[in-house]
Amino acid sequence: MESKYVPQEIEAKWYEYWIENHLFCSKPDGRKPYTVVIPPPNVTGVLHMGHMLNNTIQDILVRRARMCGFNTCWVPGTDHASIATEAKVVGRLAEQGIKKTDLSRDEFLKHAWDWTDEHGGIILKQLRKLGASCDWDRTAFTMDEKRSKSVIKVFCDLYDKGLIYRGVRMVNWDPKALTALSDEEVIYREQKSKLYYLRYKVVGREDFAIVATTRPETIMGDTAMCINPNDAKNTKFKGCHVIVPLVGREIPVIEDEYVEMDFGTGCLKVTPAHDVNDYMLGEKHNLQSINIFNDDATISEAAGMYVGMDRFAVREQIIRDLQAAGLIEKIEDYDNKVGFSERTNVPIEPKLSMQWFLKMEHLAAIALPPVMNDEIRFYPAKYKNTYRHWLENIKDWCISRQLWWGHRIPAYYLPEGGYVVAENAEKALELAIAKSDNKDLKITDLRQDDDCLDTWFSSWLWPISLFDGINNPGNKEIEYYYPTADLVTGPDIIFFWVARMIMAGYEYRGMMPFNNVYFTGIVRDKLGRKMSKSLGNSPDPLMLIDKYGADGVRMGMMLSAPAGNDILFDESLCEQGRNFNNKIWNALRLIKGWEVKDIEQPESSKIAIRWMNEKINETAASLADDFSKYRISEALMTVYKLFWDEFSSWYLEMIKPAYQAPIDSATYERTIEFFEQLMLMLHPFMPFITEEIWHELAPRKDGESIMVQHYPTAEGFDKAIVNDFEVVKSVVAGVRTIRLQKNIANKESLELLITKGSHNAAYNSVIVKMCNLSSISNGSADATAVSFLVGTTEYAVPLGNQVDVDVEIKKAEEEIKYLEGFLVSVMKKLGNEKFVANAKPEVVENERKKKADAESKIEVLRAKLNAFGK
RNA sequence: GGGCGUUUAGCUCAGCUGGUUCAGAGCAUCUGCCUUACAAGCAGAGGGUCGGGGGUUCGAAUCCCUCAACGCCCACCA
Repeated sequence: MESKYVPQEIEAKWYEYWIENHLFCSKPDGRKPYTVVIPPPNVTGVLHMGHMLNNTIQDILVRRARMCGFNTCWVPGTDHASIATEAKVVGRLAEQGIKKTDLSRDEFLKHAWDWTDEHGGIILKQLRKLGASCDWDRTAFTMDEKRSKSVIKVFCDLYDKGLIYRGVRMVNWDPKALTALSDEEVIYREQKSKLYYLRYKVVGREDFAIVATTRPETIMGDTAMCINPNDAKNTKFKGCHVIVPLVGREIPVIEDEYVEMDFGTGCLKVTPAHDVNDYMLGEKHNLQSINIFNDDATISEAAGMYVGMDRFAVREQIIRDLQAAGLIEKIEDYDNKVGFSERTNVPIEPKLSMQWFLKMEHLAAIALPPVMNDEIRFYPAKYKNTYRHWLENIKDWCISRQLWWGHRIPAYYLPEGGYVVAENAEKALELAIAKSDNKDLKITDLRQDDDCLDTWFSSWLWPISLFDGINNPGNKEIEYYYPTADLVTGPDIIFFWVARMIMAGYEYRGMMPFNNVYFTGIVRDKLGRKMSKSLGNSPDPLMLIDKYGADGVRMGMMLSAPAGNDILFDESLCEQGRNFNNKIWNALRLIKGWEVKDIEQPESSKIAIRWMNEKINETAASLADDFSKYRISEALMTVYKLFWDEFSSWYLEMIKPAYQAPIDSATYERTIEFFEQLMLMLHPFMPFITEEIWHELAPRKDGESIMVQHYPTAEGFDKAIVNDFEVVKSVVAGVRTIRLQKNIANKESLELLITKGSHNAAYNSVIVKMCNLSSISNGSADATAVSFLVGTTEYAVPLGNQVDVDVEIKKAEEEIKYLEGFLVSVMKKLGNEKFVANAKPEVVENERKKKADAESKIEVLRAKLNAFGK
């Protein structure tokens, strides 16, 4: 207690205490559940500021719910993040000189599991430092046994329902990771590039068709040229054939209204194998498709030239060659959008390939209504639009990935062709035998599909699979904990994850997976830039915790994090958090230093207590309101101000005994109670310091914790007391100012005047105390000063001050004018039948009250004007 | 190209269906204070045509129109 600063050790100490006493654990019981599932971080990831924000918010919600009497269950876990993790493993192997292609699938998986065991769970340990009150016994992994089984079961089920199909489609190909991606995994970015105008010779004519393209290297795959049939300037090419430059292939000119007449020359080269639109044209016009790229985006044999070169090298080379051959008309600068792989950040290549797809129509149809009609609430609600737009324009989900790290697709190919889908090889064999009519088939004859499922195909089951609700739909846990209460996540994964969880929730539980979704903002630096490794502007959260304490950092995060707005993170906010922490600590030191005696309670302390009590009630009500609207940073600010301004600066100063004097026991006890209340209010935000203080304030039994005490609530509060006290504060401030400015030595007269001037004499003991007027000396009154300090003429008049009649009249007239205008609108509202019929009764009542108030005020003012002779 | 959102003090943001809690908060700044809980503190102070313009109204930060800047999401213009 000697130290002026909060000891660092308490954080680790209390976390251990909570774990030892199983305070985070949850089992179904008679209480209402409050469930939160963590957005599972990548198993091999490290904590960054985004996690920090996200998990702080979850912890605040969970801790508050726990204190409100819910049986809270916050389930932690990690995600196998197939593509990201596989990329890391491939990278590490490469450092050791091992190529993935040199390994068997099993060998590779062993490396991946080694990596997972090595790095997995680091991030979970980091969450503990933050204070996250997760039920660690429930820690799950998207690729552990139960979760894997769930994924496979769901795949089979959807396949049986006819929602999963296999087919050759144009997909987004990542040439670095060598896998297909879903549309959502492609990020389009504006690129400075060139538009090349190439000359295609018209067969049998001394004429050229000019075709504009940004990708000249794809000409080897051209199988047609396309014009718009309504394009007058290009009618001359109708029915012609043209020759692909350099390549020399003769291709037909086809017509389709898809072609924009105004773009380039209105002539479009058609490369069905390497462009989504061209692919559709190719389908429509029955064009040949030439795949000129290998999987790693080098030129394939089929291209016939530049074989083995990289796609970008070819572009440069082919331009030179075309120029040399005089086949380039011109080159223009051009901005276009290029799709990049979300994970490997290389430009994606549209590629025709055999993949597995999930039909989305039905799933979208069941997932849209609950969000639109607010059964599931989004905070902020603006994301409802985004959500709807996506669902209404949804395309089938490409769920297969050409990776090894993930859930292997449970499709088994028969030796003689065809395949079956089953949860395991034995079942597959049964199906295969039935299908092929070949009783001699053995498991070894079946070949399982090599591909894995998209990571999100496991994440979308998370709220269900965590409670084993797929494998075991009727189990006690899922029945109790599902649906979960709140989901806290970033808007960037609204499609990847949120929407799909809603689909799975309704498909597999017939119920929403969560009641509320809180979208956090993106954490940026104070200049508004995204935090990134390359910019080096992302602080290491653990270093921040070491520097400011977890409580300090949590507060720093929350101080500026309204839902949905990006947060501009500034380290100084953590400093503010630490300072607050320290402030609390010092308040404790003050109280701990007092000697308590059975002496009479001063009048000022009685008043202070009465006021503080109401102030706490007021805050409790306001907190409940803030939390109900998920305005968490505001809730924190409210408690912050209550503690710092009201409790420390006013209340403690009012009851503080003189130096080395004892405090009366009545006041002391109430003060401890108040302090406790404040700690309870603050606990969700700053769990460690509040636990420490709570234990210091009173003797506690072993195993007791602030974590499970009741969160302060209030039926209501006495507004009059709170408001009156604001007057007292302004009087005190006024006296201080006047004493400072006018150097008034005459304390007795001031005190006297305050006594008369204050509208409630009961407060005078407080004012006297707060103004240091206890020692009285002689002198004369200063009425001007007092009228100023009391602030209004209402108080000044009884003091015998001269009133400026003209000013009063003008004021009254202005106020009457205002009130009359006001009355017009109130009457209008009350005259509106619809309003009276539809508005809440208390709103209407309020309007009536406003009307009555205004009317009586006008009356008073008129009387006043009369008195002034107007 | 479509959609959504933002614009209020130096910074980050509150401000619900138009009004007496309407121009606010926190931080930062400035001025005094090392006063016996806290200088990581205390007591004060200054600071805004509520993005521009128009409109509706007795009354607009709040509603409508328009312009501008910024941000985000979606979309197949090579």
